[in-house]
Amino acid sequence: MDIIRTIDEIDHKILTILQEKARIPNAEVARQVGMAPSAVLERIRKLEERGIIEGYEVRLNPLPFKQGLAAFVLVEIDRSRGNGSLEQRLAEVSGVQEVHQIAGEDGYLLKVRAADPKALGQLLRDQLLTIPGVKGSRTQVVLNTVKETRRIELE
Amino acid sequence: MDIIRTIDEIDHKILTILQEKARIPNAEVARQVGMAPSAVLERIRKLEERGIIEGYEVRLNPLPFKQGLAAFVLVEIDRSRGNGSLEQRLAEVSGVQEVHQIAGEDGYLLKVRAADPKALGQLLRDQLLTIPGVKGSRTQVVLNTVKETRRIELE
DNA sequence: TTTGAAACACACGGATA
DNA sequence: TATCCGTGTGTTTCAAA
Repeated sequence: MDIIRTIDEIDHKILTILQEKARIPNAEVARQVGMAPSAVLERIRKLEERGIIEGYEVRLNPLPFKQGLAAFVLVEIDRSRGNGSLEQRLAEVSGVQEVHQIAGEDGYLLKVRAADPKALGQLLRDQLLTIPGVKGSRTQVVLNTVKETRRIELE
Repeated sequence: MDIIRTIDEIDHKILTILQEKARIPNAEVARQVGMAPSAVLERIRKLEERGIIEGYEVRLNPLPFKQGLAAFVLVEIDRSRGNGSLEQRLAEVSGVQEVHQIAGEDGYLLKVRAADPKALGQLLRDQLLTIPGVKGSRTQVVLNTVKETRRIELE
């Protein structure tokens, strides 16, 4: 299944508009690209089918939900053991937003959210370090987030 | 301006639905929470006004756009110099999706996307390390992303 | 691409508490 | 004062022509 195929200029334009503001009405997109709404709708559908558009997300302020503290946690694992469902277990820990396997270390880099340092500490101690196969961790706490987007440059 | 105030059970339900699939029609949300569409619309508006909903994003597959490689870059900065616009300049580098000031090091943690290791190397050498005030960097390349979401648990 | 019917968005007003 | 609902008007969706 080749996802790539041709992303032509019009698709490009549509995606640029959607990256700007995902909840814009289809007719408005059509106006901006100078096409009929139905044609644009069909293109968006196909972009979804082809896996180029993976979904639409609401961006919530983490503060009201007591998730204001972010941290990056490097989890060192014990390769000698059968890893098995380790990745899955890391991903399931509450507050874990991202799990990346990284090069150069036997481990994973996690992006985690918690209420405050104390809650983060508990999370690490009680939920992460208790997972079989986890040897240890190193945590970098975020003091301030300057930029946080998932926007990509459409080359 | 207190953002928090009361997030009641219905708000909670609405946000859960929107986190699942942000592009669902308002009328459908109304059906699921068992309220009139106009009332639901008003609630969503207020959640936006209160800054609880920050926006809506499309999630794109980075591969078709040659941004398949992700990396986390720890940028060490020289505190002795006037920092000035350093944060801004880091945020503006192409491929940089996130910029976090972190505790325990004089530096920033960046999430970066590039086409491949070569492109990442060029980015670091030509765009990041040339910024005044940047002393050095340590890069962790992502081999595989197990989980990547910005969803938060609504307590 | 156009078109038309059904579904939807959204502002307004009234009811409720 | 705040939140609810119903209605009316204009818009959007979506599939068939």
